[in-house]
Amino acid sequence: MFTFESQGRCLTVAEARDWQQAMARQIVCCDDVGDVYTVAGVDVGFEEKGSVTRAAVAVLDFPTMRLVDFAIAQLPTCMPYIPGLLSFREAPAVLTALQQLTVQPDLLLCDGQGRAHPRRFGVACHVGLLSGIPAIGVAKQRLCGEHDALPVEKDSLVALMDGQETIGSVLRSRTGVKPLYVSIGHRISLTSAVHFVQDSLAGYKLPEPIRWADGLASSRGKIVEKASRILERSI
DNA sequence: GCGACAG
DNA sequence: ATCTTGTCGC
Repeated sequence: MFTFESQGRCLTVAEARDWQQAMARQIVCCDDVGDVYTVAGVDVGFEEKGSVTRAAVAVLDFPTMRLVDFAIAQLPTCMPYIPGLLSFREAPAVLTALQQLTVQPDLLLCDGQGRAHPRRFGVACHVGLLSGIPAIGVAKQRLCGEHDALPVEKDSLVALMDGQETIGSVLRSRTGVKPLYVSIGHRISLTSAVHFVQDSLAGYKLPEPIRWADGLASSRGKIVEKASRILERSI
């Protein structure tokens, strides 16, 4: 029986799944967003052969998509990747990074599923509920659900279904590239979620906030330096 | 039993 | 996710 540390307590995989099912009932799936002046991208990377979890949050002005703040948190990795339990592995570092921010984001775009999850509680729901901030899940790959064929043109959109239930939207953010799997995280409707994702695109497959978070989470190159220079310039 | 399986 | 250079195409 595999167990892991979460919120100062040891959980078994079965207990973690039960917790997700219970927490999913607290997710607000209608719009409770207010005016959005800042949107943050959230992503996680791993260092030291996976022993260190590195979360990055990049806050951008909306809708100009200018970087206005960012934070990086490195914590020891608490558990391996288990499909469906990704958030237990990533949320601690993400929540830590969120607390380090100077500029509080009005909306979160999380790299991963939100409601499009077997128990309707992907990482975007987990982070959104525990932080209290409206959140959207933006995944590059499907975890569950089925959908009709999607036209190759940009802005094509089809529903992601699990039986008769709509759990998300499949959006072609760029012509000819693999689509994005958009689903609600917390305090937002699916329709608004898709609109915010589209309004955060800047010609690339991924929304700008997530592109920034991706770079900052993977610690590659001189992205942190570049981000730092942009921030001091805007002071 | 077999196939699927976010990051 | 991560290990990694060049390369084909819009």
